[in-house]
Amino acid sequence: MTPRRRATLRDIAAALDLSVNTVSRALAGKDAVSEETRERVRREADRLGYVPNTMARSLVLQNAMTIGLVITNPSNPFYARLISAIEARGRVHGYSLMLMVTEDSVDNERRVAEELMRWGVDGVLAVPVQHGTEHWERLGKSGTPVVLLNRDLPGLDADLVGVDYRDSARRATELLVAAGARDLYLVEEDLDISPVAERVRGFRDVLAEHGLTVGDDHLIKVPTRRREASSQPWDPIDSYAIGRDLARRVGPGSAVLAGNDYFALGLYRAFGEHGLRIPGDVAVVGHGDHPFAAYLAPPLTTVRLPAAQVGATAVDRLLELMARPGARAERDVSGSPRQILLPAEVVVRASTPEVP
Amino acid sequence: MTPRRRATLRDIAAALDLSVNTVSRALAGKDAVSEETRERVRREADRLGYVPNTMARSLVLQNAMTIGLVITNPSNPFYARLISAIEARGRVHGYSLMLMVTEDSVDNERRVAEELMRWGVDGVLAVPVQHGTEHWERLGKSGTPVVLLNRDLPGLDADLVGVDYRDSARRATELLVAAGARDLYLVEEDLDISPVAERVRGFRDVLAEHGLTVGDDHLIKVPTRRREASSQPWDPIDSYAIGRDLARRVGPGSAVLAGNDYFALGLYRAFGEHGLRIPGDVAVVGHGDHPFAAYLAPPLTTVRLPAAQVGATAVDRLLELMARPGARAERDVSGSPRQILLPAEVVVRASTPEVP
DNA sequence: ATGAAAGCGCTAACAA
DNA sequence: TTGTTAGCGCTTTCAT
Repeated sequence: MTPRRRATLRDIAAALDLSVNTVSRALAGKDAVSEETRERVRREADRLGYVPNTMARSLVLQNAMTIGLVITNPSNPFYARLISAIEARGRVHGYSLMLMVTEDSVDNERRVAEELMRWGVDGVLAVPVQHGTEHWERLGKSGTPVVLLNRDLPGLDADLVGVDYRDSARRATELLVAAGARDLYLVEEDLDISPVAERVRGFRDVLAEHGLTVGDDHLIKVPTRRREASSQPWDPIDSYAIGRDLARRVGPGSAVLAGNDYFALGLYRAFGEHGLRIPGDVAVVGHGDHPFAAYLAPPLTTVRLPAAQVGATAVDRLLELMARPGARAERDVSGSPRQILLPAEVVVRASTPEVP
Repeated sequence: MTPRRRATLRDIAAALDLSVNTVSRALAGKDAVSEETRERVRREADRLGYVPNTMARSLVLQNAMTIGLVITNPSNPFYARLISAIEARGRVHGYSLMLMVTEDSVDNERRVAEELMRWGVDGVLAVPVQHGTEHWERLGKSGTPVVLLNRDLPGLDADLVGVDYRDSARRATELLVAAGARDLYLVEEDLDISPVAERVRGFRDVLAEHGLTVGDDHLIKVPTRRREASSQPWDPIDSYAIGRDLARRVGPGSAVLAGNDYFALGLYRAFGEHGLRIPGDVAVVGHGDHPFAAYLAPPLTTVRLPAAQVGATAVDRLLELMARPGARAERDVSGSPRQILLPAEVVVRASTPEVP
């Protein structure tokens, strides 16, 4: 009942009339201890409910056994899955997770980077807010490896583990073109962040290959609305307005590639209200393969993101950097940091016409 | 470039020919330091890029400035929002978050509880897996307050901050009855977890009041499928099969209350395929108000959960317990732990008939 | 096989 | 105002 003080090595040592040192070694499984002593120590530790103090241990060992995870918004389903994957992989290697949420604010990001330095985490995995690299640079210089997640941060010399969005957009666009689309649109949020920029490239690549190049009015930016903290990452309403405009422009042969499934959903509604048929009048492809995608009417063709693999790979890469500080030097001939982009898969459902 | 050792108080002291202690006080803003010295210390700290070592500080202060957050699955959108809210509120008070994911496994939960003890976190917020209370009891006994999130854990003497699901189910059911429903169904996942049990109670309360009591065949349990880690929490497919069965049983006057919006979505499809009209042939109410809910056809009537408030309240309650270990004693007359259940709001949309 | 001593980086008495 | 000493709980030399 009385929340008494945690038992320490000293308590065990005192009870057994041993030195703290011996107890430490006994519990740590080192050899220089007689089996008999070890047993006694174990039993006493048990009796006292001894739990090792990780902080004390970390202090002397100079390793925190902790990974800092910096996420812009856990309500983004892709990031939620990333969190799970990273936590799981981290734990396998004995690492705990210090989670920081930035809500896409650079100020927050600076604060959390500082906080992670104070904790002396062994490494950092971060979905970076765009703009502002100095805080990550400080971390890197202080010997804490940083691996970027999902988004690249131009100007920062750090590795990246993410999704090959250029390829995913390319494949989605190819699917659309193969299915007969000739008038293609891309609906995205912030054109500045790297995944979006990559998708734009992939989209354009394919159009160019087919001589379908489109004007900038076909690259539609969904206005970023400022939302309360802990809110949903996107809301279909953001793209709904876009969809209403688009509805007047499209017709058979039109297709739109949306940066995420929520956007696609907003388009669905706008198109539906305008009497347009999907995919007859306009084809739609999403991004993310959220659980609802397969259940829309019609079921949404979308891009499935390899969240689990990205998370696991990022942890592995981080552990590599932590183990061999020199590893950062093994960069490509270009001298740029290492980028590991995992392939995404297009899941063909009924919002795109069948490919002849 | 060379990841040199972090600067410490000692480095500053040496450079300035002061004692470590003085430097500490200068930086901590204590009074017993001349303004001039303080300035010099500040400057040198800056020059050296000094960052305080939180672990060392925590070790002597005997507080970790850390809250342990134990979540079953971050991909559950409600939990994702909880994470954001908790992180934000925690940071306001200077606390960092150690995040642990259990994937609803008791084994994992035991491991993470142990891990949190080792870290000596100041308090724990946990969505408990059902069954198994000893690890939480150990934490509590060792002086670390535990506050349960969302789910109650019978048999454990701990506070709970969650949602008043009994009330939300009651209000949703009342809406249905007022709209003319006479044949009501409840579709839920695991009837053992407390939120579900509460919803069952609320559902039954209202039916009883209206003399509409239904048999157990109206309480439908969606089979829990085992899924890979970092997967989605639910999948509409789980309820789709249920929906196909239900489709044969329902007709005008029928209504189903689903434990979450994904279930509702699965029902939508099954009903649609069977030629049933929502809400004409069967009304549907969901739970969670996920971003897609408003965009379904028809837009889904559902229950909006107060995630941000639950998170903030939980942190506040935890801080209270941390500050005054005696606070746990202030329980209701019943002698049971304190339960703070926040009200949820029914968002009426078009999947329920208009109330006359 | 065990113990003594030192130290990780910091703060908190207590002296000077 | 500043310095000295001690100690948080642990691990790691180095003796014994």
